[in-house]
Formats: sequence, C-alpha cells, structure tokens
Amino acid sequence: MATIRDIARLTGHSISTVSRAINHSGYVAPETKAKIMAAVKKLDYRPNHIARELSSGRTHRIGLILPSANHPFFHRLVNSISAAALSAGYEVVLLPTNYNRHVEVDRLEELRAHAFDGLIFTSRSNSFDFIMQYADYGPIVCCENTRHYPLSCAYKNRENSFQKTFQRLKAKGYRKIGVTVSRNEYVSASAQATIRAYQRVFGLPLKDELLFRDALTPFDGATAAGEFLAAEPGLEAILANSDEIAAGVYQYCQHHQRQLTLIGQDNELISQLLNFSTIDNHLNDIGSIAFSLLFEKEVKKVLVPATFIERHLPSLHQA
Amino acid sequence: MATIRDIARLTGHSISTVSRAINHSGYVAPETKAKIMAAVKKLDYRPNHIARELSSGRTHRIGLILPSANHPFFHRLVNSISAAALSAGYEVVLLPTNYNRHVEVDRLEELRAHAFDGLIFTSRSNSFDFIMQYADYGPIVCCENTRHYPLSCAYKNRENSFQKTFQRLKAKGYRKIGVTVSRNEYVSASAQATIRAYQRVFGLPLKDELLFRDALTPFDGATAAGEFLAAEPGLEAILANSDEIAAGVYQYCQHHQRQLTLIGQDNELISQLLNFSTIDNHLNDIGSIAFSLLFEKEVKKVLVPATFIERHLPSLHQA
DNA sequence: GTGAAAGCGCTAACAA
DNA sequence: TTGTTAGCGCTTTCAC
Repeated sequence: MATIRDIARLTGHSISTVSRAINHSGYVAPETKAKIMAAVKKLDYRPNHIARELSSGRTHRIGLILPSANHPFFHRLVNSISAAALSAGYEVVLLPTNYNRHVEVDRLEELRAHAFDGLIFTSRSNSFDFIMQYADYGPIVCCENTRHYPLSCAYKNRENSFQKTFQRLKAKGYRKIGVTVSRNEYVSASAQATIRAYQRVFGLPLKDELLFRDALTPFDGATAAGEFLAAEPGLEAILANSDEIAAGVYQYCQHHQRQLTLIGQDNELISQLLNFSTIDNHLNDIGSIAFSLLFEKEVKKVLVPATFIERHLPSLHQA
Repeated sequence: MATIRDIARLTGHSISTVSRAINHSGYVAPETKAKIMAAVKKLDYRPNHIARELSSGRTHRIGLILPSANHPFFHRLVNSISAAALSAGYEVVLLPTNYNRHVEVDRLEELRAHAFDGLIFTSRSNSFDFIMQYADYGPIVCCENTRHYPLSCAYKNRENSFQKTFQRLKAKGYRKIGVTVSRNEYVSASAQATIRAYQRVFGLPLKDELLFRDALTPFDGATAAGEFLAAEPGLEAILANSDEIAAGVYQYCQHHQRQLTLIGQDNELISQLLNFSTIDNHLNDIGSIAFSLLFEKEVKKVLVPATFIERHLPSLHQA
C-alpha cells in the first residue's frame, strides 16, 4: 500500500502539499496538483481511512444499539436511521446486545473510546442513570421517552395513544379487552402506562389476567389469546404490542373459531393483509429524528404522535 | 480526555509500560501494574479506539453491502451476519446502496482505504469483474453464486430448487403456473434459471405472459396475479420470489374470489399465517457462512441447499 | 521488568 | 504557493 509519503517522494513535493492536493483544500498550483494526481494514479494510492480519523478525531460513524435485528420494530428504525445517516455522510454500525447489559456497557465504553461519533439506543438494558454517565463522551439519543433525564430522545407517547385507542373501543361498545406488552426491564413502566390509560378511560383497573407481559413473538400472541379467553370467555378485543403479536392472536382465533377484534402496532404488512386495525407509531420519523438529534447542541425531546389506522373495527352496540 | 501519556506522567512510568499493563501483554511488575491501573481509574482513562486501529492496522469491522434494509431477504442476512460477527468480535457497518452503483463503488473504495477488514455483498450493482478488482484490498464475500469469478460466496442454487418445486407441482397435476422474479441487473440470469427449470420439468417454454419481472413489493405480487389471470384465466399456481410477494398474490385472490396455489420463499411469518408453501433458502445459514468465509485464505464457494416447506398444496389430479 | 524511540498515515498550524 | 514540523494516541521493537 502506497502512503502519502510515497506520493511525496515520487513527486518531489512535501507531504502537506500532497495532503492539500488530495483533499482539494488550501492552495496548490494546478500543475503541482496534476503531477500529484498522476502519482496517485500511478501508485494506486488511497488515503488511509483510519489515519484520517485519528488525525481529525472524528469517525463519521454512529453506533446503533438494538437487541437483535429480527424484530419489525427495529427494522423500521434501522432503516430510517441508516437512510438519514447515509445522506448525512455517516455510517451506522449495528450493535446488537441480545438484551445483555454487559454487552451494552461495552458499547458505551466504545463511545468513550471514540469508536463512534454518537450512539442511538433503540432499546436499552441499563438504566438512564447509568447511560447518562456516558453523555460526556459523545452524543447519545434514545428512541424512547427519557423523561427527566438529560438525554435527547425521539419517542412516541404510549399512554396517550393507548388512551385514544381505548376511547375508540369504548365508544364502540367494547368492555372486555386484553392487552399485551413487550418484554423489557421497564415492563412495569410500559405496563403501567397501559394500565393507567385503561383505568382513565374505563374508570376501573385492568384486570391482571387481561395483561400479558413479555410478548415478543407471534407465538406469545397466541398464548396470550389462550390465557385471556380462559380467564374471560367473553373477551371482545385484544390490543397487542405489535402487529406480529396481533397476528399470533389472529392465528389462535382461526384455530379455535373465535372472533376477536384485533389492534396491532406499527402498520406492518401483515396488519394490512389480515385486515386488522393498528396504531402507527411512525417509526420512520422517530428514526430520522433520532439521528438528527445527535447533532443538536442541546438536549431535545421530540414527541412523535401516533396515528390510529382503523380496519375492521365492528361496533358492539347492537350486540 | 486523558491519554496514555497522562497515565505515564502520573505514574512516573513510560508510555510503553503503561501500554503493556493496559493490554495485559508483556512483563509488568504487579505493583507497577496496580499503580498504573489506579491511575487509569483516577484519570478516567480509556485507550483510544482509532489510535489502536491505526497502530494495529485492523478495524475489527466489516462492511455489509445491501440495497436498503427494508426487505425480509436482507433482514435475515443482516441478522445472521451480525450475530456471527458479534461472537467473533467484529462489528458490522450497514452500507445501503439503494442499488446505486456509484455508492457501491464508494464502499469498495473504503475497503481499499482500510475502513473495513472485509466486505460482504448481499446484493450488488456492479459486475463481478469490477468488484473483483478490489479483492486485493481485503476479503470480499458474496451471498450469491460468483460462478467462475475468484470471489468467495455462500449461495443457494435457484435453478435446482425451482426445478424441484416445479417437479412437485407437476406431480400434483399442475400445468398452468405463473412465476415472479425479483428485480436486479441480473434479472435475465435469474429469470433464465427459472425458465430453464420450467422447461426442463414441463418440456415446454414458460410463456412470457406468465413471467413477471421486477417484483419487489406485495403490491407487485397483486399486479402480477392480475396480469397472469388476464393472460391465462385457468391459472393454477404462482411461484413467487418471496413470501411477501406471494402475500400480495393472496390479497389479490381474496379480493377477486380466486383460488390459486401459492409458493413463496424464505419461510417468513406471513407464509405460516396465510398457510402457503414456501421454499426455505436458509438465509441464516447463508449469512453466517458468508461471514466465516471472510477469514478463509482461499476462495471458497458454499452451496446452501434449499428446503421445500409444503403447506396447503392440493393435488389437482381429480379436478 | 522497564523505557526510549520509531513508527502507524494523516492533518493542520505556521513559516518561508 | 509550498514545505517544515508538530501532533493525533497507540503499539512494538530493542536496548538497558
């Protein structure tokens, strides 16, 4: 591999002149530049990326923390974030943690070691208090509400969208509703948001038998459906934490000849095909906003409102 | 940010001793090491990642070329490749090209500039001849058959799996079959493989009206179904280039009250939910094998055989 | 066991 | 317009 020194030697010019010529920065006489460019061609020279990073102190690379890439929720975020990064001249490094907090710590340590210019969390296994400690080492943005913590975020308001959804269901005569929530260490926070929304709308607490935690796969959705129906045979609807989970419920209903109104999340293809309602959390927006927040000087929290997409949501009034 | 020099200064030892202590390499007296580690703690020191890369000449980072992240085909590969990378101590950089060959060239140039230790192509917009030129700068692996080119690959044998599928259909009495193929610059190669397989099994050429090119989204699947049925009202089955496309066909059939036997690819959730057959190309295997091939000294080509998953494939003999 | 010093390949401030 | 030089922060060889 030829280095900048080789070019300098071959052309008889100095390293810095070569550098300037290559970077089209500063003054270089046209002939000098031409000569240098010829040498570059001749020696098949290419500036070393890493050396540049070391010199400039910037990597143009951001890290993207996620549990694994096999969940639609993360696909959407990965997609929008990498698209935003591409057009801003950044590259994104996938940092799967498998929900392992130690792996996550390693990634934070890499931020500290200047391996990235910034870090986006699409999920996390450590507390905000812990993550915050790394904010000094580089910009960190979360894709969930960071509340009172001084960390930027682009997020959806779960409680609010659930509340609206429950109101819609209530208006249509629904009373017996099961809810699934996704697994994470903050399950309680998420679940409580749901519970609060339910209570606020229906005036009574969501029964624990109608709350299914740790719903990750369609299979969990089917399990949840089974448990809900065992506890409440008159169940009318299920609000799932994703379209995939809702699809699992759908499958259960097909097998067991049950009718249930389904509401999923994120408007995935499957909700269109199976024709059930879904809460669109606009993950594409969340992703691209999260990326842009990396470059804000101040901590900012951007709420991305959800949209309800109604499909086959029959009224129960006449029932 | 504290540097190794600060630690040296504070402890009164030399940079190299500090380096050895930190890397647990070479001889360092226990007390010296303890003293150094204490200083590391005290100054909140962390070795600079980039400087290490420059010194060692390796990044422990690989680039992953893909058109964009929003296709199940790529999800699977991204997933398995990043999992394999994680356990091997590598990080993966997502390199979306949007099928733009110039963007792809930029990425190859980055390989040349030592930005990555290797490159995996899950799709490509440049010819093998062109890509090959970069093989000197670092290992390159493709997720498609590289044929006679000296480039490693992990791939599925399209023609063979199509042939088996057609044989199965033929045995069940199917004769009128539509086929969709995915868009890429090598459409003709892919389409020809399909056409050859069809011809070999049925003894006559696949009619052009029953071949739909550039199928990318479920919507294309629906369009294909419409066109096929217009050209051949007695159509019996459709072999789609992905489960998503097949799902689009499914949707069309539902709307138009038609019965068609569907065969998708890659055993996505949706094929299970809609209960149609699918060709499992074992993309997870392809991904992890592709990653491991990066580290082989020689060019290797690994064929990953496909599996047929039969679901609701009624026999037409009695019809 | 430890340290001096020479890289790794480049950028940028400053001088000429 | 060009060159000298001092970093960027670390690894590693080779004396001591």
